[in-house]
Formats: sequence, C-alpha cells, structure tokens
Amino acid sequence: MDKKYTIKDIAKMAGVSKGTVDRVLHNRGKVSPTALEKINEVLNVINYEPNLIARNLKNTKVYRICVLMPDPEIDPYWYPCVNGIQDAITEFKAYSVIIETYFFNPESTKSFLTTNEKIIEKSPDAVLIAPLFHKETIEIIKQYDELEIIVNTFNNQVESSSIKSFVGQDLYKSGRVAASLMNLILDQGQIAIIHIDESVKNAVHMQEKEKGFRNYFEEKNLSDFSLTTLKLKYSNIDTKLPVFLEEHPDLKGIFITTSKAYQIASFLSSLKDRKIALIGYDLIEKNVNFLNQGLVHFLIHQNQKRQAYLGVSTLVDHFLFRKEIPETILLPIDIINVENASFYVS
Amino acid sequence: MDKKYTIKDIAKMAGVSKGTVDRVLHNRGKVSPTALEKINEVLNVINYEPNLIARNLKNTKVYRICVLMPDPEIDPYWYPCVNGIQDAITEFKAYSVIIETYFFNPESTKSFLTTNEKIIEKSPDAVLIAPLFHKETIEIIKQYDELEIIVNTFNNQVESSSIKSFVGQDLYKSGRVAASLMNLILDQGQIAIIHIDESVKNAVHMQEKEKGFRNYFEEKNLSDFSLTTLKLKYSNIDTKLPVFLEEHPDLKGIFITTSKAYQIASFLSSLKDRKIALIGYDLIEKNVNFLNQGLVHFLIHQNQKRQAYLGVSTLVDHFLFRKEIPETILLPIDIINVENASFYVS
DNA sequence: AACAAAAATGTGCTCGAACACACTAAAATA
DNA sequence: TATTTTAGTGTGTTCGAGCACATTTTTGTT
Repeated sequence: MDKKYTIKDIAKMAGVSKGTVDRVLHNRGKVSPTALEKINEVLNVINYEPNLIARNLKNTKVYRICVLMPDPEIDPYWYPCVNGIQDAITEFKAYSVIIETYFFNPESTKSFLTTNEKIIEKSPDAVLIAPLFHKETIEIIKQYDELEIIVNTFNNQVESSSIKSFVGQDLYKSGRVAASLMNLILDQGQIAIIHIDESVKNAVHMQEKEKGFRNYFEEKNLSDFSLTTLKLKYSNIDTKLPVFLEEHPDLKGIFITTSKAYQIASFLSSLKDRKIALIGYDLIEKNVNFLNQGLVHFLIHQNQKRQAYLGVSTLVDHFLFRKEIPETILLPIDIINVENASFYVS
Repeated sequence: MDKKYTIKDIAKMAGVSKGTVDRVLHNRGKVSPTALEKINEVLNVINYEPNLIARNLKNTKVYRICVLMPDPEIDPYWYPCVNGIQDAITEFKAYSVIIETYFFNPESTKSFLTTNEKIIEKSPDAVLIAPLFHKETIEIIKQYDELEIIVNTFNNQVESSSIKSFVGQDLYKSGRVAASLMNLILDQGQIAIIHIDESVKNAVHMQEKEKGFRNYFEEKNLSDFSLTTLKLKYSNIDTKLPVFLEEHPDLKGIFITTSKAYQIASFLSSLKDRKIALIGYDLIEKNVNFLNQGLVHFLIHQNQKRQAYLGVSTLVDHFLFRKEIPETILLPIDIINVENASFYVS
C-alpha cells in the first residue's frame, strides 16, 4: 500500500530486467507474451506510479513559453495579469521553463502583429495570447499551427481549432449576474448600460455582457425597468454624461461593462442630489475606492491575474508533467461588495 | 539569461570542483577564501536556481501526511473536504508523499481522541486537523509538538503557537457580508439569526457569524430592522419554527449560520403566504436546489474543498519544495446567488 | 546442422543535487 | 626532519526513468 514502487522493483518481482518492464510500460513492443504476462500480473497487484521527478530529470529540454498581452502602461486593466505571470515565473523558476512576456499596444493592430513576430523569432514551444484583435489573431494562429507551437488564449475568446485552450469568464453570464444584483438594488426605473472604452477592440466583450444583462430583465419580465445603452470614451464623459443624465431623469442604475466604473463614479460623486446604483467590473484600485465610499455597489471580479496564471501554468504542467491542457477554464463570476472586497485584492 | 545553470557549470566557470561549489552553496565550510571569492563572483553574475527535480530525486524519504476530520457520512458538510484531499492525493501521487484521511465522529470528543491516537501510531511527518473540539485539540497538539510533528488546521481556528498554519475563513466578516446582502434585499422588518446544529461544537463558529451580522446593522444604525436569535435542532424545526414564525409576524429575513439553510427553506416552501428572504452557507446540493427555486437568496461559499486542499498542499510544498508554510490563509468570502452558483459547484 | 536474421532481453549510461569519502597540500607537532 | 593533524579540494555514487546499445535467445533458411 504505502511503498512507492519503482521500475526496478517491478522488474525484480516479475523476474525480468528493468528494460523489459520499461518496454511494457511504454508499449514499445519487442516483448514476449510470457514476459508481458508476468509483468502485467505484477502491475495488477501493485499500483505503479512513475516518479515524475526522475522522469523529468532526464529531460534536459528547456521549454519556452511566451506571453503576448497588452501593455499595462497603456491600459492598467492588464496589470493583474503581469502579477499572475510573475507568480508563475516564481513558481516554476526552478524547472526547465522560460516564461517571457511581450507587450503590445492595445490600440494598434500593427503593434499586435509586430510584437507577435518577435515571439515567433524566439521559436517558443507555446504561446499564451490575449487575442484582442479577432481577425489578426486568426492570421497569426495559422502561423503557430504550421510551426507546431501550442497556442493558449485568455481573457478574449476566439474560436479556432488551432487554439488548445482558453481561460476566461462567461461574459454573458456575468452580465446576468450584474442584472440580478441590479434587480436587487432597485425596484424600478431606468437603467443605463454604459460601455466606456477608447477603442472598438473590446466590442464583443461589452456586447456579450450587455446581452446577458438585458436577457435577465427580459426573461424575468421586469417591465418596471427600462434599459438604455450608452457608449462613451474617456475624453467625452464630461460632455456626454451630463446630457444623458438630464435626458434620463428617472435613471436609477448604471451597469458599466468595462473596468472604467470609477470614471462614472467620479463624475456622479459631484452630483449630490442623485442616487444612482453602480455596478461595474474589476477590482482595480480606483474602483475599490469608490466601492468603499459607497458610490459603487458591486464589482464583478474577472480575476485577470488568475486567468494569466492558469494560462501559463497549464502549459507548464503539460510540458513538465504531461498533464492534459483543459480546453476551456471558466473562472467563477465573483460578486464583490464593500464587505468582501479585501479578500480578493492582492 | 536563458540557460539554467547547474553546479557543474558554476564549478567550471569558477575553476573549481562541484564539491567546492556545493560547500559554498550550503555554507558547509571548509572552503578557502580564494575559492569562495571565485565562486561568489560567478554566482553574482549568473542567476543560479537549484534544479528542484534533481534535488528531490535524491531524497528517498516518503513523507506521511495524515488528515483528521469529521466523518462526512455523519455530517455531509465535510464531503467537499474529502474531494479536496482527493485532489491533493491525485496531484501528488507521483511524489514521495502519502496522504491518509482519518474520520472521527463530530458528535464525540472520544472519537476525536481515539482516531487521533491511530494517527500518532502511524508517526506521520505532519497532520492536518479540523479542530472541532477546542480543549481536546490543545491537548493533542502538545503531543504532536513533542513528537515534532507539524500541525496544520483548517475550518476551525484554534490559537496555539504549536500550530503551523490555519486555512479557513474570517467568520465575523462573512457574517457582515451576509448582513450587507440582507440589507440590500430588505428595507425594514424583523430578521432572525438561526443556528441549526445538532451539537454545541460549532458554537464559536456560529457566534462569530452572528456577531459580524449584528455588528453590520449596529454600525450602520439601521434602526428599521430588529434582530432576533433562534437556536434550532433538526429534530425540533417542525415544532419550534412555526411557533417562532407566528410570534414574529413581521419576519422578513432569516440568516442561517450553518449549512442547513435547506431545512428552513424546505419548511418555508410549504407556506405560500409569507415571503421571507433566506441567506445561508455552503453550496451543498440541497441548498443550491432551493437557491435555484428562488427560496434561498444568497449562499456564502466557505469553500471547504479548497480549505482542505490547501491545508494538504502547503504541507507537500513544504516537504518537497522547501516552501514556507503560510501562517494563515483566509479564503475569500464568495457571494453566491442563482446566477453564478454553477461556477462554484464542482 | 550451420548459420543468418529477427526477436527478446539485459546492461549501462544520463540527467543535477547532495553528500560520503578519498585525496592533496599546507600547517602543527614531536 | 619525520610524522600527524587539519584545512581544503576533488571524485564517485546515489536517486528513478528513459533510452541507446549490447547481448542472448529464438526462429527461419539453406
């Protein structure tokens, strides 16, 4: 029961050499029926687990994993991912794995493509990509496929048979979660779905969330509510938002589909007379501040840090420990309010 | 940058033998100042990380970790823990670690003590205990301390300098989270805090949650609410609960401090005329069913599975990879409603 | 029966860290 | 000066899996 058996043990028990046992274990053939039976008999009795440590020692190959993601200096949404990858680097630094991060400008498809070429030059064994640009992603995935480089994705889902794995969240469902919370805060009134983003790259993201949000209200037949959509950019919040608020005097709640809830909260904090419920995404510092002030009611945690970490660690587990790469990992949709926020920020 | 250096590499670079490098790396002395300097020079330039795989291969010691926890057959609350431990067993089966689980009867301190003796007989290297019984735990911890067996705890917190680690949740805060949600569902009215448990062993648990729950309402000066506490057992729900409901006609919400929310929900489902908000703990099947039916509004996820998994895995990491055992791991207080529940059950 | 070909089996080396042990050279003692 | 002590250094083995290669056994062919 207790003992960890080795190939040598099995060989001795079956009365053969370890070479023969090895051939049986790996189906390498060249084994007589007699030997096969003897070894299988032993294998049926004991529970042999190859020692992963010894197996890996022999493998001197250094695996290279490249991560391609937006520059967090340009969009701070991505900072947690860097931490997640750093965690993975720390955890696996003692193994024969090299993990490298490459940033691209999230506003520029060209930057995405050129940074990508840099990675290809390094001829990695696998890449983890945040595939912000759908069309361009499909292109580069073809290249990786030809070079037999494994492609994992995170944060944004892109359908392709060449992609081994996706780590992310069910955005539609997260919209529903936001809706269910909004429905709890409010009895009736107008609700705005606000998309704040500098570019169109997140369009699919935001739309999925909106769909989920709207679907919840439709499904429940909540006719006391009316939903409106508003698209904003950072540069025009101060002009467009006041107009919108004036046009919608009965506005009771706002669902912000990006991590920019703080921009709305910041504006609303100057309005003393209106009480508007805010639900947004992501535990970035500014959002958490407004959560603590009571201006933001709920945040939905997308856990980018863990997304990035898992994206890398599944690859490492695959290379080092021959674990299967799960096709999709959907992280839970964490509901955050002022009371439990502290346990999630890290 | 890329290359993973080995002791042999360092030896060659410094012009010494690997034995000398080894002595420097482990401060084993018997090294001349000249050699020391040469080696340190090399070490300063390159970034040496000992290969954990090779290091562990040499170590033939089989570590034994024993888990002491209540029998889930008696209290199903503990089933997820078994799964968490099973996960750990699966993950580490290829390493020189033996993980064994021992169940005790959660209603019997004697069972706790005798099962514990069985573990001591096995002379493990570490134990993970769910220390349900405070006094008895303090006693047995002394024994472990003398035998130099590492003690980790989970689920229940016991203060002792001999305990290396605790994995659990901040119960007080989880009570506050429940309160904040209740406050969102209700505007005013009576709220009951119900403790359902067969024995007194969970008293501290339940009290902490109640404290947090009450503290929230006090702190916010929510005078439109009145809080009442009720203690129940499974055997007297059907008699005591109807009486209680009759005595409290304005009861609008119930906070159940244990995982037995389904018992209340089950009873309330027969009452058509009263709408009472329910908040409870734990994603056990029966609770999730009532969540889906809309009878339970929120569940707080204590994530026992992960508690148990982490309790074991930190020990394995300690033995195998010399990682430090974190003193306390507080898991996040996950807020679950019908929309996000599916992502947490496993 | 003699030999070649093929099949089956066993041997031995590698990976990197760790440590026991053997060895050399310099310092201390007789 | 001869001999012991000790500080310093290097060598060699171990761990278990994996695989190349050597060796043995069996089968097939003339």
